[in-house]
Amino acid sequence: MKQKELLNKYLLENNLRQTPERYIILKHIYKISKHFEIDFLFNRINKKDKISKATIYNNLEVLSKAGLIKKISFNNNKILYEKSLNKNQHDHLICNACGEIIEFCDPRIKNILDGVQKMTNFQVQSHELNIYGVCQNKKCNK
Amino acid sequence: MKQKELLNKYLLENNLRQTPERYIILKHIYKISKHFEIDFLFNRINKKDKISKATIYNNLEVLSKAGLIKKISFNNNKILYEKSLNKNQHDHLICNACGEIIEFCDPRIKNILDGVQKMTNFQVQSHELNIYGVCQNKKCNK
DNA sequence: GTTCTTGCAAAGCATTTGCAGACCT
DNA sequence: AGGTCTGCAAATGCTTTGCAAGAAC
Repeated sequence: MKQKELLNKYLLENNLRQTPERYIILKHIYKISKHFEIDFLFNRINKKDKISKATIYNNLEVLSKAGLIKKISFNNNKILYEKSLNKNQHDHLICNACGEIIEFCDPRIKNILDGVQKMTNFQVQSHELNIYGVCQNKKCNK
Repeated sequence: MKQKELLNKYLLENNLRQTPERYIILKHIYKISKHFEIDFLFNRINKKDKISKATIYNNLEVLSKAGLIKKISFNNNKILYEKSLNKNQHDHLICNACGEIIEFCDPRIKNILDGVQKMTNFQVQSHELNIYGVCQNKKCNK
């Protein structure tokens, strides 16, 4: 369980405490295969364990800083999270018809990021590329 | 004033009314050179004219559908708008230190969009690419 | 023992909604 | 005249905050 070790390391280095809640939240997140909303995570956790929303909000912040999860924001005001460990760099296609979110990889995005850094002296740390359109689902192509 | 004609056209085609508020809002937006928050627009408008926030919210939606403005959403939960007429296709660099938002163009993004469409049968309609990092400002590079 | 964390309830903030009156067409 | 739009205030929904009790160190 590499993510647990990483959380441990981050907590130690930052003088944060190893509370059971933090590990429970991390465990649940790493069981979810896709992007998730906070409410979805909250409900999942509270089927078995009991953790308040305030604590979940607090710790999503911690996990985010630790590099264990990533926040994704979309034009429709939805905010999602996803685990970020052992994930390939990827971006998202969002279907305007059905709302489906599809991951995709394109190595050329790397070239653009490198180009930006060279041309503008802007030190790139992260990025998000969201592509909106209509997916290949039949329902969406009427 | 091309934007006014376009709004006119859109309103007629969609059986929406040509209220003074709609033209006032549009006029103010097209005086703003950068991205803006709703509150900024609200305050600007209400120095001279009087338009309620509800009406502004309603009509940002209308203008957005008419293709006259574009909504941009960032990881920090901020939502900005910008006028979209006569603007080159561009994306955004966001400085994590000072919050500055810089526009940039890279023609290669087009290749990625085309590639997505060919590879996945996803019909691309729009996109947003946000690059986060540290800008070249001295204050941000201590 | 000290400090951080949790959890509850309350507060905050941006956006949406309901509705009466006003205004386009 | 008839339906739409505006503006106010209230409602909503998501997130943050304050604080007392509990837990980690």
